[in-house]
Amino acid sequence: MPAKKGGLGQLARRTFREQIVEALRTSIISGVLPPGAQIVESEMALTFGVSRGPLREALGDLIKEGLLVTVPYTGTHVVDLSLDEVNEIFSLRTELEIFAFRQVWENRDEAYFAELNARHDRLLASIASGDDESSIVDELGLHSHVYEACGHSLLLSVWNGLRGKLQLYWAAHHRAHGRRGPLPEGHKRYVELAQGDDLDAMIEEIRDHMVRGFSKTETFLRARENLK
Amino acid sequence: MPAKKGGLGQLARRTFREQIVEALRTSIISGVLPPGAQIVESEMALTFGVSRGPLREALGDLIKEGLLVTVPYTGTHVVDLSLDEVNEIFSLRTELEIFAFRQVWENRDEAYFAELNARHDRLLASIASGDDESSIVDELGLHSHVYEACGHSLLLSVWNGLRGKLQLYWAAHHRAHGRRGPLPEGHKRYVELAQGDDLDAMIEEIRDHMVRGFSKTETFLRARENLK
DNA sequence: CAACGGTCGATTGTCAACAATCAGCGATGG
DNA sequence: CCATCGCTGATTGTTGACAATCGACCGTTG
Repeated sequence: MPAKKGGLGQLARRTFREQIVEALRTSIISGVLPPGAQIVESEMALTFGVSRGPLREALGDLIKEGLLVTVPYTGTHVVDLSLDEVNEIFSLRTELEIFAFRQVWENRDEAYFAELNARHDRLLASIASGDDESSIVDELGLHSHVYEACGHSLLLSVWNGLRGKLQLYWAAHHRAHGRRGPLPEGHKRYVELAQGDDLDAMIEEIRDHMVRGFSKTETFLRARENLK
Repeated sequence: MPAKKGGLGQLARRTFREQIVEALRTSIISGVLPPGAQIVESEMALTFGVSRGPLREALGDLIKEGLLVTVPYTGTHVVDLSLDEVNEIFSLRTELEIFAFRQVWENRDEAYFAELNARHDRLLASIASGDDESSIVDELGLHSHVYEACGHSLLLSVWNGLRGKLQLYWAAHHRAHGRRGPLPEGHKRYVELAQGDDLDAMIEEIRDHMVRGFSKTETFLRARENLK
């Protein structure tokens, strides 16, 4: 009678599919599966110790999420984002984040400020520790805050869709060129303004922030293309 | 334009999954499967004459698309949108459509104007014919134009994600209260401004258009809730 | 020697059977 | 009376085998 239910501890009783999605997403973002790598269902099923059914569904999720692409009867590969696609992500993201701030602006409270600063501190700690990968995660986590706080669940889900691709691109990017995580002062003004009273200044900062982020990315990529 | 009929014979060589997705989406939107209806995999597989495997994957697509919801080991149902969710769709859509017009504004050409008017004419024809369902499709098709024309593929894919839910909601809505499709003059100003030179006026019209659309929807829904 | 056509291996698409899980209901015992 | 346990039917989760399709290789042929 080991029927231990509802334990407060972790019950890893999720469905295989979810576990596979999570594991695969981690593998893709961490670079174990680099952009362009082919995913063979039978092999992958073997490595995870499951059948092709659940694995296939997990792949389907990641395809919908935009981390994988597939051609019928031919093969499935990790996406290889082009500069144009990253540009689209940044430009759309700019609009979404401005919209999110507009939604939340009048409803900011103590809890909001506290969480914002907590996430910023976490980002600074990751940067200080030199862990490039968690710096990326924490940077995205900081930006996620406004989406979570604005109470617009649809907006949040769209952002989460972009977030994965962005993380993938940055991670692959940082691996390609030496470690170059976010700068410690990169979000100073962003966080300050997010707690201030000037919404227009905040909006301006978002646009600047995105333009800076994209041009930094662009510079790196152009350099790489010139090299090869 | 959507390549409807290829020059050569239509090769219906698509995979079952795609055909099922399309058929199911049609059934959901047309109301054959009303909001809240349960989808049983085994029954549905029998209906389509396929195995549960492909059907399951099709359901997965529609779940990702937001037309179905599922709870593990329990059941899958057609989504039943709340007023809040529709409000979110309208508010997000407003921002996206404004962004799309900003992107396309300086690149509009003769082909753009021609297609815009063609879609408007199609909408007017559907309304005149009294076919409520194709009026909805054509109204959404008119709005789709700017997303397709602006050259932002990511924005287009986000819009397509919203489009399905919107169509579902409107169709269910129009069935619940007598036929009340879009009005013939509803897009007159929209189409005129989209061909003019005043971007600010266009943006203002989009905001107005969405507010009108949502408040009309809201009025209907409140009325229904008061009745029951 | 270049274009054609068929064969072959690899990979995904599809199937039917089996196992795990859940919601509801009734028996049971306090 | 009612809270709990275990049973039962329904539904989804998972599996391994089989079929369809694609791309590349290679021999043939003009």
